[in-house]
Order: sequence, then C-alpha cells, then structure tokens
Amino acid sequence: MPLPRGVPVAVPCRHRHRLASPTSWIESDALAQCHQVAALDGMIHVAGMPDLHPGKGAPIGAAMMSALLYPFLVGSDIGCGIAVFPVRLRRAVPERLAARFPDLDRALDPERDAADPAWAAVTGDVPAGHTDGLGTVGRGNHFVELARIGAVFEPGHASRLGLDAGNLVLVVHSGSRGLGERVLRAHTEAYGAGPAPDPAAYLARHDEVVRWGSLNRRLLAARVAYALGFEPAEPIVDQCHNLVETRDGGYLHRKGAAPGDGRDVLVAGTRGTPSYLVAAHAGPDANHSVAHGAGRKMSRADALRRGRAKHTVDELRRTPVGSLVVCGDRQLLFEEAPSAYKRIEHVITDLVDHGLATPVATTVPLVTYKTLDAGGSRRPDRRDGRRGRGRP
DNA sequence: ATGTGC
Repeated sequence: MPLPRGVPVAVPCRHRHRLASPTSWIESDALAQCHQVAALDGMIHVAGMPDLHPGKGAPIGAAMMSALLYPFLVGSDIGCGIAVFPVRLRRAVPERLAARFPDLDRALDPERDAADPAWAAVTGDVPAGHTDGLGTVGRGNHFVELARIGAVFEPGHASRLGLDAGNLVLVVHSGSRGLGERVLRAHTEAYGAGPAPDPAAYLARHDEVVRWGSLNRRLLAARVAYALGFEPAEPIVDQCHNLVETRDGGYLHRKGAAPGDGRDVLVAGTRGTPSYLVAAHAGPDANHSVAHGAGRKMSRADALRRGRAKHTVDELRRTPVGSLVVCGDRQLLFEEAPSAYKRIEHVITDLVDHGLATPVATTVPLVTYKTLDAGGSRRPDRRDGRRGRGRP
C-alpha cells in the first residue's frame, strides 16, 4: 500500500502558535516537533492535542499514525495512564486523610509485605515477572489523588459510571516505573530512533508493559483503599496515554494522548484545579485521541525559577480548591505548580469545540499524594529553598 | 519520567 509522506499536522486547538493570550497556547517548539515527526518515513497523520507541549525528541500530547512502528514516539514510560476508582467513605477531611496515606514511594515486597491485602489486586502473574517498584507511584507528573465529584454535566452518563455529585473517587496517574524504559532501551541500543524491524517482537514486550502499568494503578488504589478504610474496587475508567496500537493496517502511536474512540477518559487538571471526566468521541482527524491533561505551559526549569519567585511552599501544599498536596520534595512542588500548566478549562473547551469530547463531570482534589521523599540526593530542607547538589 | 551520575 503506497503511503503519503510529509503529511500535514492537524492541531485541533484554537491557537496554532505561541500566543501571549492566556488560552491554550501551543509552543512553536512542540509544533516544530510535530512537523519533524510528520516527515518520518511512513508517517501518515500527526494529530496534536490541545495539551501539546515539547518532549524529548518527540512531542507530548500527540497521536501519530504511521506505516512503520517507531518506539521513540511512545517514549520510555510505556503504559503510563490514568485510572479512576470509586471510593466509599463517609467523611473526607483532607488533613485526616492526608495523614493516613500509605508510603507509595516504597515498593511492595513480595516477601516482606506478603501479608499486605493490596496483593489481592494481582490476579495471575505479574507481567514480565517485574516485581521491582510494584505499588509505587513514581515522580514527575505522577500522582495519586483523592477527589470529590464536583460539577456533573451529564447526569445520566455519570450515574451509569456509578458517579453522582459529591461522590469520592481516587485518581491514579502512574506509568511503568522503569520497565518501559528497558524495552525502549533495548530497541534504541540496536536501532536508535529508527523503526522497529520486527514490530511484533516490540509489541509483545510493549503489551506486557502496558498491562504492568494498569496492574500497578490497581495496586496503588488498593494500598490507599486499605490505608484509608474503604473497599478496593475495579476502576471506573483506566486509559493508557503512552502506547502504540495497530489500527487500519498501521501503527497508531500515542504520546500523552488518550484513546478517544468512544471511551471515557479522565483529563487531568493540576494539583490545585479540577480534572475533567469526559466521554471521548474523536475521529480520524484527531487520530481517535484526546488530550490527557492540562499540558505543561513551562519547562520544569522555568517552573522552578518562576515558581520560587511567585509561590510559597505552603501555598502549593494547600491549594485554592482547599486540597492538600503531600509532597516532601520542594523542587517537585514548584515544577508541578498549577501555574506551570495550561488552564484545564481551555483544553476541555478546545476538545469540545472540535467535537472530540463531551464533559461528564469534574473531580475536585481533596488530597494529592506526590511523594514523601525530599528528592534524590538533594538536601531535605534548606532555609532559602535553594537546592544543594549532593550531600557535603 | 527515569535511574544514575555529579
């Protein structure tokens, strides 16, 4: 089948270039990355989501359809996704619940933690036999969040999901904790950024990693459920936004783009603003995908520099919606500040305006767990908030 | 987003 080259980039956003206006802007760097990807051998169609932003070599917030499979387009965190679990708790006082959150930086050890009830989430074998890091949330933009259903836009749809205004949910955003990185590295060491000569072999390992990511989100939810005192349950939604799937005889790569073909997706806001549960109905123009979150507006370095000038640690740990952010790492707190992200409302408006999704309900944060660690080799606490590099 | 190196 002959395939076109140098295809156009469809960016379903109100604004196609970096703008000074506070709407969902698209950085020119990210757009340039889309055009680079569009020029790859075999590329058929590149769709940028409203949360598009620059990544390492490939854009984040993009769905890329190609006749050839390019592992680097999915990146190292294969299997990363967002799941939403029902929470049956009577009262939800953020301070009390934050204090009861389990340590999600510490892996569940099959031997030492053999008696932990959260293991019930594992039915069958652990994919790839990979028990390292099981039950940990990771870093970066990953989080585990107890939230309350806020606005309900589609009551019928929400009820079918078992959700009504005021209900509590647990939102889990986590990936494959190093396992996907191994799979990408194995390819990259042999073929660099080139396509997979044996797509089936890559896909076999990739699919295991995707299953591992989903299992780990269930484990995280189970750990939190037992610690907070409610029964673990199956997720209401669980969509992976870093993966490749076979479709129409080609390979659809999603990098920070959620499957949008008739599925329900949680589009993550920030640690301090609501997230949106949407019914996605994206067609071929958007490569059957929708945004996965608010999308970074600033690089981590910029967010750190500007955040330190603009925010105090206290105001980032107690947010405008009244939620608490459990984050021992001050640097991460600044990097992940709500002001480092686009406004989620604009991303959702863009999805709606382009007919890609219908908002069902919002989830409003109560407690967001990021990490208890103070961060790498950095010093745990410095008066001025500046980071030392390494210990004395 | 990582594990790893300064």
